[in-house]
Amino acid sequence: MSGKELGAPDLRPSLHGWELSASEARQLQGRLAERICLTPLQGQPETVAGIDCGIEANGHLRAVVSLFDYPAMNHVQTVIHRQPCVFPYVPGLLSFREMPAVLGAMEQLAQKPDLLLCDGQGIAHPRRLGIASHLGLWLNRPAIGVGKSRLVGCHEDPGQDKGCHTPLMDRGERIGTVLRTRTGVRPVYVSPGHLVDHADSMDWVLGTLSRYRLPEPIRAADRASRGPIPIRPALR
DNA sequence: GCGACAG
DNA sequence: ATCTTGTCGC
Repeated sequence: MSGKELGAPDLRPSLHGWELSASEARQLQGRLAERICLTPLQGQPETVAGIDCGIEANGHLRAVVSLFDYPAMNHVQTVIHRQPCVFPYVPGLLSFREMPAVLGAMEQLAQKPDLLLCDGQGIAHPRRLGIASHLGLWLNRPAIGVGKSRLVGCHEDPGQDKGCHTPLMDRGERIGTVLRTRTGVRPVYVSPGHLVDHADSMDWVLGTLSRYRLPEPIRAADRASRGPIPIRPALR
């Protein structure tokens, strides 16, 4: 995947890059959110990627993309990109902290994944632009947000059995699905990011689960994001 | 002013 | 996100 196809000029946070204030970031989110498309998933994905970020003790972000094929769900490759983090963690502005590193990891892939599963929210966000939405819009790829906890919205508790779900609502509109991915464990917060709808988002999360709470691609990315600093392949 | 608040 | 031991349950 060449670097030049990334970062469409009109999506760049500023002319200079990702240096912007919190209020500027919120304004930008409002404009980008208008461009999010909630549609049934088009075509059959042949590759599904899990995306996650970890923070190292030295203050570096470690972004991981774990690629799987579909429907076999065999692991294809995992890429890791580290860089200093510049933007602080502010609830609602997560993408401005993590996306630069994620894009760095994404450039190591030969091909853009057909479907992105992100650790965090999609449109289940105060301004409807969680990290899954922001990333899906930037890469022009279907993206689904899978949050381990709630950012915004109200919901009933889904039943205790795997597969039970309830709608996540905010300001009178549906923004996601509270989904029990495993019997007896805390539900996850599934929301479309871009180029996918509520029903397909839930189906793809259920369809990429193994026996754990999170979809396998996200688990793989999560493990790599917290593991020891990977040893570079030996030269020669 | 107070409480909530992805990772 | 990260710090951390034992413990409860399938």
